[in-house]
Amino acid sequence: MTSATDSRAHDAEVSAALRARGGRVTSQRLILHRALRELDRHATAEELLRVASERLPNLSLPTVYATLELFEELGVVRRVAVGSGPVLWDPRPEPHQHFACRRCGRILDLDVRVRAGAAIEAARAAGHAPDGAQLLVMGLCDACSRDT
Amino acid sequence: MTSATDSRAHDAEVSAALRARGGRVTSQRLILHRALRELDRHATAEELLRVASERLPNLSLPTVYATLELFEELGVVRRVAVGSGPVLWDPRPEPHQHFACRRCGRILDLDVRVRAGAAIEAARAAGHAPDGAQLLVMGLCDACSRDT
DNA sequence: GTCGCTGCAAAGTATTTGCATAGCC
DNA sequence: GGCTATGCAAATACTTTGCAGCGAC
Repeated sequence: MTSATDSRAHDAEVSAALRARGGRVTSQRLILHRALRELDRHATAEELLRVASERLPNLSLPTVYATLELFEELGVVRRVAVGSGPVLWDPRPEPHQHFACRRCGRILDLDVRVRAGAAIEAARAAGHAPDGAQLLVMGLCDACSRDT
Repeated sequence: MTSATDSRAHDAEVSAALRARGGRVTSQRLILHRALRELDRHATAEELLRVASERLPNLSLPTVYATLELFEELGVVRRVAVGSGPVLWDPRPEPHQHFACRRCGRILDLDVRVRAGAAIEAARAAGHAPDGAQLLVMGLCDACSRDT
């Protein structure tokens, strides 16, 4: 559960991160950040617009996209692309991976850590500067595999 | 290098897979399969259309999409989604992972195996029927990290 | 001959861009 | 006050759908 105290503490956190980047602290950004934290699950840009619009009615989709990209850079959200349907934005801070159902398209969390060290090391050895990794497991979900 | 003999052998392979699925063996499918194998790297649907069109001028984009999806089901290609830009289709049969540059958007191969067993096991434990997994490492590529 | 596959055109969805204004620092 | 961020509208990029005709089996 997210309390008002938590919100304020997290506001301060993002604000600091934004300023450190030379960015500005706007109500759009703070409200999107809260919406993301309170949802606590991957959401599309449209979903976030809907939720955040309740608090800031004129919020626009381009702003949502721009803000999400900024947050990604700040490490506040992770972009999760599946290949069918829109990109998802995941605010969960704990390391976890995703499962994508090939039939119904649902994306589900897998609460498991994966040793991606070898892959990150390989990237570094190839001269790149990796800053994150994510695993996507695919197949049929619980429900879809039952009514094949 | 791909010889004419290889092509014929691989044609037979896909043909068998297609028939086993109850699908038909069409020139579009065979030519797309060859184009994929000969490229031997991830390509977009448009790129494949361009390459394959040289041999089959009336080939259409909807057919390319449909065929790639079919091939994915047959295990001939892997869908690689990055979240910016179009989906890539990867024909490389050897297990490998990908690196995506956040700045220039390039997707590069990492020739490394990852132990995804734990994640696949977690998916199965949650009741799903996983059939594959892929790791995406992100960051700045070789070139982009140099001219920051 | 049947039924799945294809091509064409069109629609649909997701995301980005251009530009004038608002508002943080 | 300067310069970034926003909102609006429009454009673009990618992918899917509908349907009539062709061709594999």
